[in-house]
Amino acid sequence: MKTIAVVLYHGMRIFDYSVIAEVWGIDRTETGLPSFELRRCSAGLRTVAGDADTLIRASHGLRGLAGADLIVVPGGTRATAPTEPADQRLSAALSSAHDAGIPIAAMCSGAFVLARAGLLFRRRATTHWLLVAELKRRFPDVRLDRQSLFVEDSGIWTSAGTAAGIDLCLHLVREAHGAEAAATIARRMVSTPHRAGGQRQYIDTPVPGPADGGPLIEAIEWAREHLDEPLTVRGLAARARMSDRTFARQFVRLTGTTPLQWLQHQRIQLAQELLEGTSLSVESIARRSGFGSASALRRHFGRALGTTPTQHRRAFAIRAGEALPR
DNA sequence: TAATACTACCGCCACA
DNA sequence: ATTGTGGCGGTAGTAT
Repeated sequence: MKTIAVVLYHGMRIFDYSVIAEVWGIDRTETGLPSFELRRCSAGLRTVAGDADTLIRASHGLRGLAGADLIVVPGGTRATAPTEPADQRLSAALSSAHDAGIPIAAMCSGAFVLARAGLLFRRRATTHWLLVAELKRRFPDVRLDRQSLFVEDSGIWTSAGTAAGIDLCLHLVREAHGAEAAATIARRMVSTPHRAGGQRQYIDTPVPGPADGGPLIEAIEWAREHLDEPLTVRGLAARARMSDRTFARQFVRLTGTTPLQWLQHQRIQLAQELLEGTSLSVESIARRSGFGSASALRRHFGRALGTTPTQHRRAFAIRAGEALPR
């Protein structure tokens, strides 16, 4: 494994990209590690916008995927979004790479990118635990494995969350170059020692909750699918069969935010997807994303993203393969 | 923009 | 003894 191709796409998580860059993008030959070429491949875009206001410069187009020894797909805030035009070329490139026998690994929500390419069809796979329900709904033929940090099937790897993505990358290094190489990188990353994929998530994964989905996770998954309805924290607590107080506490422990903040974030994200992927009016997007009115949407949008819905749409509803503005 | 009425959050505490 | 629960009330935040 010497040439690694990372797939860049709009909305990708910069954290995941950083992990990949940390593992394969740094020359560590002086510590006895093999040298890697890290190709940053995107669908015709020279520069791709990640989350947190970042831009990553591509080094290759999708042709860079061919001939790689490994392809890695980071997760992304909008990995779960409805198909974008640029996707089809990405899907095609990924499946021909797979046909050519190149292993492909997806971190967290990157699994959705693979699923859209048809690569998870009837295969064992996993994804971020919060998105498992959605993956199952959208791609019922995927054979979900809720218990593993990461899963491999026919050369396709998927991982269960942010931390699990790191484990997956290290595992791939370990497979190709041995435990010592993986340990060296892990040490340099100040990461935890290697965790095997088959481990149940709740044994030692710090963030995610029980893999079999407690009532809290069910409530969260339910909320994600009913964002268009008026939701209250109290209502969600009832759904989780807990008192308000306990629900709020567990929620913070599990997600790192409070229920309302999380809810608003989910709604903003949904509105973003709809603005980018559809031509619905702002008013109806507001309703579908659970902001009762366009003005409420605008207010939240402004506060969360510093723009208006219409501006956002103009900036991001990009045509296939066009460079991003600025 | 202001007033209001409502909701969420969180520390505290008693209890299991 | 430690850990989780859930009720209460003040304050901060949200909705219209």
